Amino acid sequence: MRALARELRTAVSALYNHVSSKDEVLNWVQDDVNDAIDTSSFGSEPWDIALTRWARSYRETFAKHSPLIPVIAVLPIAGAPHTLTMYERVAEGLRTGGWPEDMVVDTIVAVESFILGSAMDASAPEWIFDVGDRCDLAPAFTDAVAARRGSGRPASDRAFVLGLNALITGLQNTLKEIDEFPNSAGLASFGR
Amino acid sequence: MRALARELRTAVSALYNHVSSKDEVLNWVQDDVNDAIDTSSFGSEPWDIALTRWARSYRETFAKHSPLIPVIAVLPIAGAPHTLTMYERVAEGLRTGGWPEDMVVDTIVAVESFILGSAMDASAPEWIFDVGDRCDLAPAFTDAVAARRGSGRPASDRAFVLGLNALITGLQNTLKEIDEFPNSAGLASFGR
DNA sequence: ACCTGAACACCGTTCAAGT
DNA sequence: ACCTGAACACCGTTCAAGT
Repeated sequence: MRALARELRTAVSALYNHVSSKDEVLNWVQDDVNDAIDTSSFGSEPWDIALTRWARSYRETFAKHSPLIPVIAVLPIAGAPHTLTMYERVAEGLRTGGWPEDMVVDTIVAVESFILGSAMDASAPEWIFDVGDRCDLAPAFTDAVAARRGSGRPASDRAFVLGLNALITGLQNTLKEIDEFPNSAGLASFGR
Repeated sequence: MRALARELRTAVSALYNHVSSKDEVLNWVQDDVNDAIDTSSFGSEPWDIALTRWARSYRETFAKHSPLIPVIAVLPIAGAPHTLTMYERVAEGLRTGGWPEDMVVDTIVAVESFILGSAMDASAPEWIFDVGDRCDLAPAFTDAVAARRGSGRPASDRAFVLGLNALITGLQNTLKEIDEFPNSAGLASFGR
């Protein structure tokens, strides 16, 4: 709040004439950041392609604003029009793509959880998995960390692409099973 | 630090004789919390079953300690022996399960990203997706939110199970493709 | 070697006093 | 209606002074 006041050339206390708390400011910021996420593929592309594009744009946007991640993850969406519009496009895209209505939100939340977790990971230092001393405690892991080193792009990008491909493939599979055995749709979404 | 000092019945400044910063304390806490995560299925079960059990235990543990999530997500693991031991068990389980060594860490990171994202989501209020006024901006989404209401267990649990099933199914698929076409392993992990 | 209390440079928020 | 400066109740961390 002090930094914001400085930028606006006012006293900190003056802010509270326009805003009821820092949380309200963050809500506005969240809505502004969410507006930068690309949802243009929904409507023109199949749901799985569009969801992949959305996920990449979403992660990229929040990797640039990592301190916001734990905040927006628990922030109610009421009163954030751009955020609402984003979810509307995704929900409409999934519905049109054949997803049953009672699974649309769960699908969005699942993909979003992966995205936000990946965006946090992207803001971690590259050497986060360096074992240091105590290689003795984790020989197989130490080897695995060494084996993935030096392959061009950042490690977190590789993990994201691997996971996103797997997640989308798995979701395609879930949807196909629902279409083939409509009565066991509940089972597919609930697990054992 | 002040709360910790109170609990230990000392002055806050006395803590700094035993610890160099709050971050070091959090590193210890992280290691202690990670020790509660169940990795016992690795070794006795196939990698996909074990990974599923691990993921459930991991999410449950950190859903109970949500303020730690953004911290541990970027905390280096050096000097955290229990954390190292956990990763060792998972890495060893994936290697034994047939995963190529240079994909083990990426697979762990991908699943972990989903877990931590889901644990954050689990600590959000249940009404996070209530649209409030402005239903006009998101009719399809509003319907989807209504459609998933009132189905027993918490919404975040359903999204987690749906996503975890999809993710593991997708990873099984990725591994199968690698076994069938070993030379395109790079493609499978890198995406297009 | 370890403790203590005071101090420093920060926070978000409130409030009486101004215009 | 909106601003100002002082104040409140917090932070993590440092440091001179003690034992």
